[in-house]
Amino acid sequence: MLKITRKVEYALIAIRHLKENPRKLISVSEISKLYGIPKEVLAKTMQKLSGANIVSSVKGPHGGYKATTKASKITLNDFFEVLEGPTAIMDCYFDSGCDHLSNCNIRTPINKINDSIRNLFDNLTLADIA
Amino acid sequence: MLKITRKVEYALIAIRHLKENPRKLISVSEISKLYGIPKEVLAKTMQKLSGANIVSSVKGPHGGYKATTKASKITLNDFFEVLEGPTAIMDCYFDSGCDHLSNCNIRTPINKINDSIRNLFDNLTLADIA
DNA sequence: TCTATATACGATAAATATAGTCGTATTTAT
DNA sequence: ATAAATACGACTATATTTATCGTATATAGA
Repeated sequence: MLKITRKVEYALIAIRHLKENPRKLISVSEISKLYGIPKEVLAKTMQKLSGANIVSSVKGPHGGYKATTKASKITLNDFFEVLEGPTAIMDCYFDSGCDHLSNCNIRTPINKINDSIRNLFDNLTLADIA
Repeated sequence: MLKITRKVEYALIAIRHLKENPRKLISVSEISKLYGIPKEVLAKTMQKLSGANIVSSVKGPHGGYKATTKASKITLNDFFEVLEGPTAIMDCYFDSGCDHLSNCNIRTPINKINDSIRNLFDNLTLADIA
C-alpha cells in the first residue's frame, strides 16, 4: 500500500533528465533507451505532462520535450494529480457513495490521514525533492 | 496510487469499535455482521493485531477481542507495518536490487518523498486520528 | 513531394497485487 | 461431548496496474 505507480516513477525520471539537459529537445526514444522504460508507456506519460504544461513538446524529426519553468514550481499534489487523478487513500474521501459498509465509523480517521498527506504534498514542490 | 488497503480499513473499523466498547470481549462475527466485512478476512486481520499486542484475544465461547492500551499509543507507521510490512512508496527504499532500471536518477527524490511520509506517520498515533 | 521521425490518442491484452474463500486445528465454556 | 470462538495456511477470484498495438497528425530533410 501507499506505493507510487510506474507512471509517476517514469515521470520523475524523465523530468530529472530533461532538467539535466535544459537546452535541447529530448525524445521519448532517447529516454526510454537510456533508462529501460517501455516507449509507449513513457510516451503517454509525457503527453500528460505536456497537457499540464510541465513539459513542452515539439513534433517531427528532431522534436521532443523539454522542461518548462512550471516543472520546478509544481507541488507534489498537483504533480500526482496530473498523472493519476486526485490523491486519496480511500475513494470515499472524494466520492460520496460508500458502497461497501452499511455502518461506517472511520470517516473521521480516514479524512485526517488524507488531510495530513495532502498537506504534506501541498508544501513540497518538485524542486524541493529533486 | 497511495491507497490504503482493505486490511487497514477493516483494522481501523474494528479498533474503533473495540474502543467504543472497552469493557467487553467482541467477536469477529459481531463486527463482521455489523459493518458488512467478510468474516475470514477480518479474522486474519485481527490475528495480526493480536500478534502485535494492539488487541488481546480470548478463545472459546464468549471469547473475542478487546483493545489494549497500546492501541492508542501506536504510531501510524507501526500500525501500517503490522498489517502490510514497511511503508515505502517504492520497493527500492528498502530493497537494494533495482531490477528495472539500469540507470536510476531518482533515488534522491524517491527517498525524500518516502522520508516525508514516514516522518508524518511517525508523529501520528491512532489516538490522534480517531 | 515523399519518407522517416516524432508527438498524440485510444483500445486491448498481459501481468501483478489485492481481496475473498475454503479447510483444518486448537482452545474453552456449557 | 458439543458448540463457539481464535489461529493459520492454501487456494481462487477480482481489481488494478502495466504494457502492447494500431492509427492519426505534424514536420524536417532529401
